[in-house]
Amino acid sequence: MSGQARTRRGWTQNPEAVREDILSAAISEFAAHGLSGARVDRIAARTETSKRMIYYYFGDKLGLYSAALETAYAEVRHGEETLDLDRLSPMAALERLVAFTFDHHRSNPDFIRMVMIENIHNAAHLSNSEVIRDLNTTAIDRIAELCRRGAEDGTMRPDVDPVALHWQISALSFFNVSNEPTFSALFGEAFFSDDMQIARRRMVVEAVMLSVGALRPAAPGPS
Amino acid sequence: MSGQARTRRGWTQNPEAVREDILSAAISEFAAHGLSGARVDRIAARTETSKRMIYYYFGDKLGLYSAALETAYAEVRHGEETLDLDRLSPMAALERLVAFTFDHHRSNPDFIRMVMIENIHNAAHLSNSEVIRDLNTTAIDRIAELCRRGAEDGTMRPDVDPVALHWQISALSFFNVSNEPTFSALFGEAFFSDDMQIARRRMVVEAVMLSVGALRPAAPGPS
DNA sequence: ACAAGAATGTACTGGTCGGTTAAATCGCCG
DNA sequence: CGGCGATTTAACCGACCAGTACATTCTTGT
Repeated sequence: MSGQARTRRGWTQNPEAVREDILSAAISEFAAHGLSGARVDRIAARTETSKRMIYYYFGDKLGLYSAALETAYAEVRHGEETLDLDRLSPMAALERLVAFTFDHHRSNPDFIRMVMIENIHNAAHLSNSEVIRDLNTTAIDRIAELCRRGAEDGTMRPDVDPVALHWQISALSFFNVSNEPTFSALFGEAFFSDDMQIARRRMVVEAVMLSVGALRPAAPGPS
Repeated sequence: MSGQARTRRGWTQNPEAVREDILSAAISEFAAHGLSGARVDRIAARTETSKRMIYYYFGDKLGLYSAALETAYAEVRHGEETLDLDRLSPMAALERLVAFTFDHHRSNPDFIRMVMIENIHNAAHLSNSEVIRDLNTTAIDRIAELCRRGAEDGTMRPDVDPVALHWQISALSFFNVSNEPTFSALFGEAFFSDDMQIARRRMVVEAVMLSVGALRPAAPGPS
């Protein structure tokens, strides 16, 4: 009867796997073509299953898009969890965080593109997902703790805003991937070679470190 | 014969004006909905004229899109020409350039969105336009000159790469607009209030100034 | 083993939307 | 003023594509 492995199930009819299969195909397709540019038939074609299943599990195109967006966020944010910064000194931790973020963004272009697309749509779908909001809150908490420690031991300015810091790190890391096509069309592809990326990562790390530093050269502004 | 005003022509049948009318409507529509999300009928509706005219002047949707992209670039880059930096000291000029770019991006959201969309499409249409390439080359020239002067009088590091500097300025100014929707959905809209924008502009200016500065605190990196 | 429901395949449809056809109108030149 | 090319209008078409109807197969509880 139950003879063989009932560990889960071995062969046909595995809903979870089907869902994941669809989501992964959906992320590729949406990332490549945008919300309205994406074709449900094309997503189905990339799948082991059929178009019918997409509607069965996700209702409609928008439902699929929302689920794909959530999945993309979850994957990327979970990838950040490996990093543990508490063991490092504040500045070393910051350096590590920035370099990691820079690389992590670069190795997840589909996520970047999903976020770009969501921005085109004014974050209408993101707003409905408290899952995603939670994911990001913890990201901020991590930085806030880092700032606290840095202020405490005097290596960072005490007035650094964690959200602003996160913003700055994101901006530089995100733009590097999001605007590569236009930028390299205008200024040459060499700018995105591996060597150049290493140089730019150093530049980005340095820029962030300098802007939180307690010790600075004279203030630049007038007045 | 030529009796009245032949200044141009006063009433019906003014091809240039029609073209411009269409382009302006197209930029709004494409910026709002993306290339495939944009509806030609909707563009026509925003126009004084009809859909047929769009095809008459621009051939097809893609031709219209390309023209709209070029126009958006031209408008924004021409807006930058007012700025003359040669009269200022290098660092003052840089400060002015960064602050201006930050504001200018913010006041041209449609342009930003067009570029986002073009990036989604891997800059496929931008690549065909040497008009746009020219516009951007002069932008780089301006910065290169600035770097040269800065290196000469010792206020800037001599090894600053003009393209990299342009990249950094663009990244911070661009992201501020492009990712406002998702960022404010995740971290609160207050982050984009006018007050906060002023604070962030200061932060951006400062970050850029620091990273080109000849005088620095101890280098952050290891090794 | 069998009913009941969950999961899946096939074939189709109705609306949407980029693009077109054919004819009218305008302005200019002789 | 008459004809010719540039411009404009209105109605239309055909492909594409999100979503569905319906039949079928698998899984599980009893």
